[in-house]
Amino acid sequence: MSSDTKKTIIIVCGPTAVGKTTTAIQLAKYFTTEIISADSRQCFKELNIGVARPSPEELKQVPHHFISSHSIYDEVTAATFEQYALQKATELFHKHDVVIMVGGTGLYIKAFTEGLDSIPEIEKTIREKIISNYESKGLEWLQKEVKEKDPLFYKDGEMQNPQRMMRALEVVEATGQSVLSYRKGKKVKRDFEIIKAGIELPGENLVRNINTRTDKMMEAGLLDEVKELAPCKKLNALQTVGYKELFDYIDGRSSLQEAVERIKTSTRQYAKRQMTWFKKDKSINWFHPGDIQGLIKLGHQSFDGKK
RNA sequence: GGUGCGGUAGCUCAGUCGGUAGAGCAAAGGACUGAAAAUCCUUGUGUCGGCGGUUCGAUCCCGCCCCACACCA
Repeated sequence: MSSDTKKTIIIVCGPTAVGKTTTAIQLAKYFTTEIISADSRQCFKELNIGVARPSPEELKQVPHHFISSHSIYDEVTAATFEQYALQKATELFHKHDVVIMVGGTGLYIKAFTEGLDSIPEIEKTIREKIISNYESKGLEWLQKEVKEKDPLFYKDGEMQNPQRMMRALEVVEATGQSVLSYRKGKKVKRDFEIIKAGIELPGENLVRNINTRTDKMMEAGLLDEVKELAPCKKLNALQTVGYKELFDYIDGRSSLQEAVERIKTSTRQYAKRQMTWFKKDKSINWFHPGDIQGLIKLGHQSFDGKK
């Protein structure tokens, strides 16, 4: 550690619609610092209402990073985020002792705090070929392919999960080695202090927030936003709650009312998946959304203690 | 009022040629290192509308009743 003041990042995480945004802004204002978002969808400038981005007023109060910073046509992955956030954090630590990170994308937070094992970059054409083969030949083809080319993965891997299998395939095809051989799982030690604060809410309250937020998004014109994006609906960035359901409506696969209901349940299911991810992380300290004092105290504990 | 079609898991429905029942969705739990708001795994006892009858045995057959829908009056 080169500096005599230990730098600290406070990570505010938790399920969607708990109130992370507001909480993080209050924290950032208290520490007069800036925010790095850890959200895999708010980084896309073309996505707006449906991703519950902080409002323009909120963005004015505290500088945000990884918000509207990329395009849906860019390839953004956990590795992109790791690199981006690490660089941004280093930069911000020149000006601030504390930096805030907020977001609900568990994998991105993990990539930032622990690092990803380095795996060679794979040519886009390889992946494209695999995807198109999978789309025309189906799961059985994929399973057969993986069994032949990556027996290691076949043995322990998830042989019902097309995304993981396609990843395995592209890695063996490009490098001749199993993905598993690259996944060392070793955690990188960052040269700054990391504090994690989870925000949680009783189930019923979260559901209520999700429902009212969805209704507000519809009132704010989500449908028009989605209509404009319809030509891009195949992009990964648009495999997103609030968008895919409305594409179904636009394409005549459901009524508007059904689509809105679907958005609400998809959001609930997403929140649940987030909670399973975060609950497993024992280094997270849990707070209720209004408990700014608790968060400030937590921030000071580590921050002052390391001076 | 008459006729027809239904009433089975929270919802939509399948099924049992009579031996007390199963899918999808939802829900719950879980996994997850380059698509992660994605992807995947596990979990299905419910007066089979009510009351009687036939039967060794009925959710399934018969009768009556209640409810919903459609058509005819």
